[in-house]
Amino acid sequence: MSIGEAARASGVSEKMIRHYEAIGLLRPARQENGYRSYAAQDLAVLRFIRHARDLAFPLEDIRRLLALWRDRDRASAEVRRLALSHVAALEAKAQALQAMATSLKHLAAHCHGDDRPDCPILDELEGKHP
Amino acid sequence: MSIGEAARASGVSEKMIRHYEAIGLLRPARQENGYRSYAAQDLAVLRFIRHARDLAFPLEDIRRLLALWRDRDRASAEVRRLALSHVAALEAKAQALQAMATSLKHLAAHCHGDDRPDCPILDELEGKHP
DNA sequence: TGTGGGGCTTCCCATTATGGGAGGGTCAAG
DNA sequence: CTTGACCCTCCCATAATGGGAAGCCCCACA
Repeated sequence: MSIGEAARASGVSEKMIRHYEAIGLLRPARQENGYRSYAAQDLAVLRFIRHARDLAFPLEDIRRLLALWRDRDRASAEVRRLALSHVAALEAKAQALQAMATSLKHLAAHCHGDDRPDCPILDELEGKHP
Repeated sequence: MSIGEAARASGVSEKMIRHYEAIGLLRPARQENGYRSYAAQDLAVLRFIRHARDLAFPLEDIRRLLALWRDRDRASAEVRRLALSHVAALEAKAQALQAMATSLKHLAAHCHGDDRPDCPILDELEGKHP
């Protein structure tokens, strides 16, 4: 299976497939002409990566997850620990973003939003009312 | 005021102050010896930038906000529009992250997290139950 | 048999915001 | 005159992704 087919079958772009190979997540065989050749197992890895990326796991985490996945004797505790630590990171970031959104929404609520120039948003950014 | 003092006074690192200058957010005067010299207005700009960055405004937005800030005749509506569009982006990202966290938490809840190797988290990433 | 085109290869560059570090100049205090 | 604290510029790195160029491979079609 060529890289183009693998891309369509896995939902991972060709660019990214090559990149994942470059950083060692994947080692597809090569044909005589130098073209990459993807077997079923390679495709499974690509799908695994895509699902993990859909959950925003960083590639370094994915590298560890792949190692655990390949190791049939791993303790599920280790996977769980990795996942929960990622959950904590996701929630921390989500809450930080939501907090900023809420702050800014409050500021915008006090802004006339008309032709007049006075604007509490700019005032706040300026630090007028610290 | 030197860049070091400006950094301490504004809470923006020297590296970033130079960077903001490089991308044209700031034009500090220079002393005879080539050192940057920050006036009160420059400091105000740095503080403005920092506050905007604390709300995760991208630098391109900050460029526009600074222009609006400098323009005493701007319509507050424009500021408000920019702010609300940023709020939307923040909330979208926050919700996306939170959704991922929730999904992953559910998966982790079904994982024993002990010495046994079977793990619903890896099963899901693998796409065992699509 | 030649050519067109689609797919593949590698390599370089850009993105966003931030920082590390090298190599070297400036200046005041000791 | 040296030392040390600043400052300067320039290069590199991060994380993940994509754009694009230059060139090879191969098949189909005229």
